[in-house]
Amino acid sequence: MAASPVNSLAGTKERSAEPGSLHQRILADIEDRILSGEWPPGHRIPYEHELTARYGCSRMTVNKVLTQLAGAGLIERRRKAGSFVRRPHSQSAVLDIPDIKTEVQALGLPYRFTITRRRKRRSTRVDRDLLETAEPGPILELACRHDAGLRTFCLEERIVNLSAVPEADKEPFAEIAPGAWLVAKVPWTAAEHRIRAEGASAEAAKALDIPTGSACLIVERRTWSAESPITFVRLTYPGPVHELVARFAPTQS
Amino acid sequence: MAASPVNSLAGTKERSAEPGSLHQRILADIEDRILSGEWPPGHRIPYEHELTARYGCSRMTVNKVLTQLAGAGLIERRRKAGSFVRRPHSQSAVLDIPDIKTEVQALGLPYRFTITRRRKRRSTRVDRDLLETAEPGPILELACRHDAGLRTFCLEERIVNLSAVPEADKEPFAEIAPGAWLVAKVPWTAAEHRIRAEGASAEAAKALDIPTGSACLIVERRTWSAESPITFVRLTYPGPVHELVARFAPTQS
DNA sequence: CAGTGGTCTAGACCACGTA
DNA sequence: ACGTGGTCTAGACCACTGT
Repeated sequence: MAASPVNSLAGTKERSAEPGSLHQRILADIEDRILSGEWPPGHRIPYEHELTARYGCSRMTVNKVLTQLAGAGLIERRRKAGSFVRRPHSQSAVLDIPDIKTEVQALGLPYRFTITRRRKRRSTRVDRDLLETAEPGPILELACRHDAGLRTFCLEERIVNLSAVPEADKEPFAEIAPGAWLVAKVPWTAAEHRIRAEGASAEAAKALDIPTGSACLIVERRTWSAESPITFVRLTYPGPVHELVARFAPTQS
Repeated sequence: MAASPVNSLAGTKERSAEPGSLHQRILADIEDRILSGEWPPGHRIPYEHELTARYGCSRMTVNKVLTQLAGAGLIERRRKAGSFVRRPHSQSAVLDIPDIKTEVQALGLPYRFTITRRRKRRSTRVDRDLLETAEPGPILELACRHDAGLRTFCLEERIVNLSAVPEADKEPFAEIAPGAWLVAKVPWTAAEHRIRAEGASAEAAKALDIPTGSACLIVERRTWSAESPITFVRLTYPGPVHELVARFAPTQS
């Protein structure tokens, strides 16, 4: 447990020797000790100046590593007290929400989409709730079917805030689906996803060619860019054929 | 577009003035320009030495900022070429998978769990597929019901790799649920989640008191610690009452 | 008050990719 | 070959915090 911090100047290559930068080696070393349980949750990591001595490098370097570990949630840093291994808190993971066209083509199936509804109107209370905005304004309402080969892959219902993206009104969405168009058009966004299971409505069941009430995966996404709401979309995937995958690894970088 | 990089030494407080460290101000400034579309995808960010001049700071400082932006996926860095604003690629978000007890209590309901099945056995082919391991070994099979007040909140089916966690065999799981016990016992883990919708099986329907075939949200989680598989668990949540929430913001730190 | 982490600097050398 | 980012150093000052 208690390591003698000083005289091990040359003992760097104990565990991970080869990989690239000094950072990464130190990071891998400390990460190993945490993951293996050698430094269990609550354990105090050596002070920066001790690590400086242990690895024979400058404080900036170990600081970079510890900062990174703290960012990844592996350790917690407290002034005057030191750095401590964190208890694995709420499981969290990175969810990948791929573009539908990409997803379909990854299955080796031909992709096609069809706009099934398109209306321009002023926003109702419901729209504003969905967009989580108070200000009324023009809205583009879209419905869309995404096909993978002969089967319908998913249904899309969307409203677009035309105050934020007026060009959407002129876009025919003939060659490019609304989702992909928005991603390409609006530079960067924040998003909130909600995922749940729901029985297929009569309308959805007909479109997806499945029995009414059979299980569907619903993904709802709200999107903002620079504080202003951009779009709300509800994707309905039929039954158990579609899976979302999320991964978590302590330090992927 | 093309900024005059030199003579704007004093012009730091153009956008974000107050917040803390120099890092954060520079980061917020650059992030603002990207998010607002002033620097659209593909745009080349000023070179580090230009930013050094623009913000009147050392290269380490701007480097730290750009490294952070690159880690967040906002920019891409190429030697000799420069740093470029990335196109918003596949939407990804951080999914929060809370502890079930916490989740129930957050609803203001009393939490209770019941172990409904417990078997120790050698792993079958199916088990090894679930754990994604080739090696046979002892397995603890558990089933568990989580209640929120008078309603069943979710069902849990789990197998635990006793080769990796032999202590699990002696744990009665009377006071603490298997999931929470493992989280507390195994220091740190990597995990893979799979999420889908499925009609309730007869067994699940009975336990959850819902009609057979009605929509359920299935969350499957595989967990590793230091390369060795720990556990596989399938959680079945009834109907649309349960939602998973994932958020994405460009730089949350 | 003392010691930790948080931040920042003004250099430096190197690797790599574009030209 | 040149210029970029990638990395690292040996200092420094400060803010916070636990004793």
